[in-house]
Amino acid sequence: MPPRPTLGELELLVLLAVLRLEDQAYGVPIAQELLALAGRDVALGSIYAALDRLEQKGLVHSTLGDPTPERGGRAKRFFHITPAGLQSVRDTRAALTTLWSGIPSLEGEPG
Amino acid sequence: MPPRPTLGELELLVLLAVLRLEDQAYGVPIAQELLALAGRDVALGSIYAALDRLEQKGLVHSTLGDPTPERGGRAKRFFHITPAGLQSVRDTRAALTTLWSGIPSLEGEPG
DNA sequence: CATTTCTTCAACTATAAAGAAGAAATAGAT
DNA sequence: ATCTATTTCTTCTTTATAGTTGAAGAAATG
Repeated sequence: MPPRPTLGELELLVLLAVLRLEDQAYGVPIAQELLALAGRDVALGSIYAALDRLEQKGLVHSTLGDPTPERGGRAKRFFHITPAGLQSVRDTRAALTTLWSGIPSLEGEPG
Repeated sequence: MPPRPTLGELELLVLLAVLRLEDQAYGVPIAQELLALAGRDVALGSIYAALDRLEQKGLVHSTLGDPTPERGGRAKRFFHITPAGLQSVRDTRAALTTLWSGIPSLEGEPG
């Protein structure tokens, strides 16, 4: 069976973190971003699994960086979003925004 | 394994449709709402499965209505959101809104 | 060779999807 | 009246994807 055409819940979060981090998007900072901005504590294994799925779908692309001169500074796998990935985020955001617009019980909230 | 603490992708859509439909939230209209507003064509079986999960998590509550005097008018199962469900939608929306705010590549788009 | 940082692997459960089957009502025929 | 077909809505069955964690693996420095 083919992958699903829509973004999974975690896939969307990870894609947004990759977008935010620009040229510093790899495993650890992505996890930190989700924890800091969305309060979401996700194991690194889950992040990498989502990234692998996204790459197979052509929504992100990864390149291997150079090792950095610090203890444990092994090469990082950097991710960046593809045009299809950006479109996917836009479509998802548009659908959600439409769906949660004009709902009285959602108005006037903090955040 | 316990259910996941966060809303799945379809679960969020269904929860929003239930909110929108107010006192007319049952299987068929929910599917129509997702198709009309989000362009998302989901089989009824999938909708009911999501509703069952949401009810087990205490995010919606269902009541059996009266049969209506029309052909095929058997009793409907109406759903409405619980306080916990509303909070769940708010939290999810807040997290996503935070995450996709201030991203240059997402600005200036239609929708 | 111990330690640090980062990535991959393995096992398992939840979520999602679609189609088929089931239940409950009315309409129309006999 | 009751039998049968049709309509509407719900539940069941099956299969695959998505999400989760902990542990192991790889690559660097001290």
